[in-house]
Order: sequence, then C-alpha cells, then structure tokens
Amino acid sequence: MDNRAKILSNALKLFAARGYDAVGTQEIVDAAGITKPTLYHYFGSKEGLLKALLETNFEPLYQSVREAAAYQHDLPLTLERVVLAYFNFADKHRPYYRMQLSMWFAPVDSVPFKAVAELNRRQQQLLETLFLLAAEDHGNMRGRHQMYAATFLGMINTYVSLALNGYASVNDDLVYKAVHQFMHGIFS
Amino acid sequence: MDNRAKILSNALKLFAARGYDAVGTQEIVDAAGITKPTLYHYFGSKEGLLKALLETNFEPLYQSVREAAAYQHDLPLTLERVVLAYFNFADKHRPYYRMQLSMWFAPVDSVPFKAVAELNRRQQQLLETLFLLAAEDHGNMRGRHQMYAATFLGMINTYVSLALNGYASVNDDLVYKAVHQFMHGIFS
DNA sequence: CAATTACTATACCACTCGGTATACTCCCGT
DNA sequence: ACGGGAGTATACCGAGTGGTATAGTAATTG
Repeated sequence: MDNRAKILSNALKLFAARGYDAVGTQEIVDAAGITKPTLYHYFGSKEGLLKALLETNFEPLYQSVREAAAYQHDLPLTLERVVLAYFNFADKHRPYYRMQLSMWFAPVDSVPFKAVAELNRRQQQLLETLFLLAAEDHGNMRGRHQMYAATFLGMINTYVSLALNGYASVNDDLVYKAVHQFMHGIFS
Repeated sequence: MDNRAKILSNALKLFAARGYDAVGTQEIVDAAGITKPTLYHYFGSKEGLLKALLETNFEPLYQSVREAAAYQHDLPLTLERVVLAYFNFADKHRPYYRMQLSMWFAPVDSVPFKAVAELNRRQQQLLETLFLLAAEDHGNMRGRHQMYAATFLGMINTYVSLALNGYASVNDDLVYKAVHQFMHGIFS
C-alpha cells in the first residue's frame, strides 16, 4: 500500500470513529506513519482529503445502487435489490458508510455536510426516478415520488444504522423485512 | 435575558448550524457579548455547556412524548399522537432538534454522540414499551417491539429532517401520512 | 549523463484551541 | 458598616491547529 492509500485508509477510520472536525491532520499522518507535506502533496488540504475519500468510496455504491434500481415493472423486487445493494455495500465498507451516515445528518453549514450534499442529491434522484416509473404502474402512488424516495432512503439508513451498531444482522431476511414493512406496513 | 441564557441560546444556534467541534468557545462568548470566564463559571467546560443544552431542552420533549405514548388500546391513535408530539416539538425548537438530530448520527466515539446516547436510550425505551403493550392486542406484532421502536423513531427523524430542510411542511396531514405509511405501507 | 519530476522529511509559521489565575465590582445578609 | 459570595473582565497559558518554505532523495526521461 502506497502512502496515498495509507492516508486515505487511516483518515477514513479516524473520521468514521470521531468525526471530521475532531481529528487533526497531525493525528492522521501519525497513524499513517508519514508526515504532513506528504498529505498536502496528495490532497492539497484537509477538506481535499475528505472529498477524495468521498469520491473514491461513493462511486462504487452509486453504481451498485444504479444497477439495482433499474425498474422492470416489479416494484417489490426492485426495492429489495436496492436495499440489498445498500446493505451489502455498508457491510463491506463499514467505516466508510459510518462516515457517510454521520455526514448525512451533519449540521447544514458544516464542512462535512456540504461535502456530501451533492452525493445525497444523486442518491435521491436515482430513487425518485424509480418511484416515478413505478407510479405509472401503480396509479395510487402518483405525485408522491419525492416523498417515497426520501422516506425509503431514510428507512434504509435507519436499518443500516441498526446493523452497524450491532442491533441487527445484515442478511436476506432483514432485507425482506425492511421492504415488506415499507410496502405493506407493520400489521401484515 | 441573563448571561447564562445568552450563552445557552447562542451556543445552541452555533452548534446547530456548524456542529460542536467546529465551534470554539471564543466564538460563543463573542456572539453572546461576554467573555470566557463567564462561560466557565456557569458550565465548567465546553462539554458541560453541551450537556446543559441537552438537559434543558430534552426534558420537555421527553415529557411530551411520554404523555403521547400512553397506550389505550388504539395503536394508530397513539402513534399519531407520538408523531405529533415530535413534530410540534421539532417545529417549536428547530435549532435544538437540528442539533439533537445531528448528534444522533454522530460518530460513536465523538463527544456529541456520547452526550446524547443516554437520551436516545430513553426515547427508544419509551417506544419499546408502547409496542410491547400493543403487541398484546396485535399478536402478529409480537417479538418485534425493539425493531418497531427503532424504525418508528427512524421514520420520525426522517420526516422531521425533511420538514426542517423545507421539503415538507409540518401539519396534521403529514402526521397522518407518516403513521399511515408506517402501519399500512405505501400501497394503500 | 544531465535534467526533470514525484515524492517526502525537517523545521517552522501564525493562529486558534480549551481553559485559568487574578482582580475587580456588585449585591445580599448581618 | 462589613464580610462573603456571585459574577465578570483582563490577560494569559501550553498545546495543538491547518498549512508551508526549504531541501533533500529517488526514479524517470531526454
């Protein structure tokens, strides 16, 4: 692993555990076993490091969800695949998803929130498109695609948060339960 | 407004907007028009200020939800009252709820997360009790009260987050929609 | 071979951080 | 009138912040 990768890896762990503002560049370079000029050579600034971290890790998630969200006139199936895509990714990249999750709800004027804002928009967009297409098949869903996208994503993140903190295990059963609850509620 | 209140008020606004770690004590006392020893006289430390902020504002929310969550064998009604309690509170104390929300998803080893952990537990407990009681009336819900409590709270915070950012307006219709979706899913 | 380029360490910068020692003023109870 | 405590400001502390000027090394390219 070269120095650039070492920096990314250690910064990710530290940011995920204690937050962007609470972790100094000195601590990052110490953990990576290098010095500050190396960090600033590759990333220009602390904020640049954060953005590189997001870009590197988000794209695989996005592509994975994108493929899963291809609508083929079977909404339950598609939603299950989307949830599965999120769950699998979060499980395979726990520190990263922890960080992204904390940044999602970060204060609006904070550096971390501004850095993920665009990524959130893209996820929302993806799901909106899905629900918009689905509404053509399910008339009673019409006009609510934005709300569905937002609450669906919120539900996914709630479940992922539970899983990351050990209150649930990420498996096919959880995926089914999540989608089923989203579509049919808690009674059935 | 005395100096103690000035500090609390200004610190709340700043923490809600940019986060605990990103805001220094100097900035807080400048905004409040006082000096540091005054802050340290009342709160002992920056962390003490944060805890005072939480204690002051959380208790009213907790009591409000507690009353709303009194189960009387009508789950939809009770859930609507709980959601309404959260919505009303979040609407009346926007900066505070913004802050609490960001702290809820903050990194696990961060100061803010540790400070709200206990409050989160108390909310979760309240809802678990509710769903446990409800499961006596609705057998098919049995054994899932923890999951229901967690996802219900997650759903509430998703909606509140939407409302706080202007993507939805907090009114009775939204309350009804939120509970209805939670109980019956998106199809009906 | 020489020159350039990528990369990295030493040592440092100005500034901000959370927190405090000291002293002062003001008010309250005696 | 006086002691004592609450509250507040001035001025300061050591440590750490994000960031950089300089110089060096090692590999690549002409």
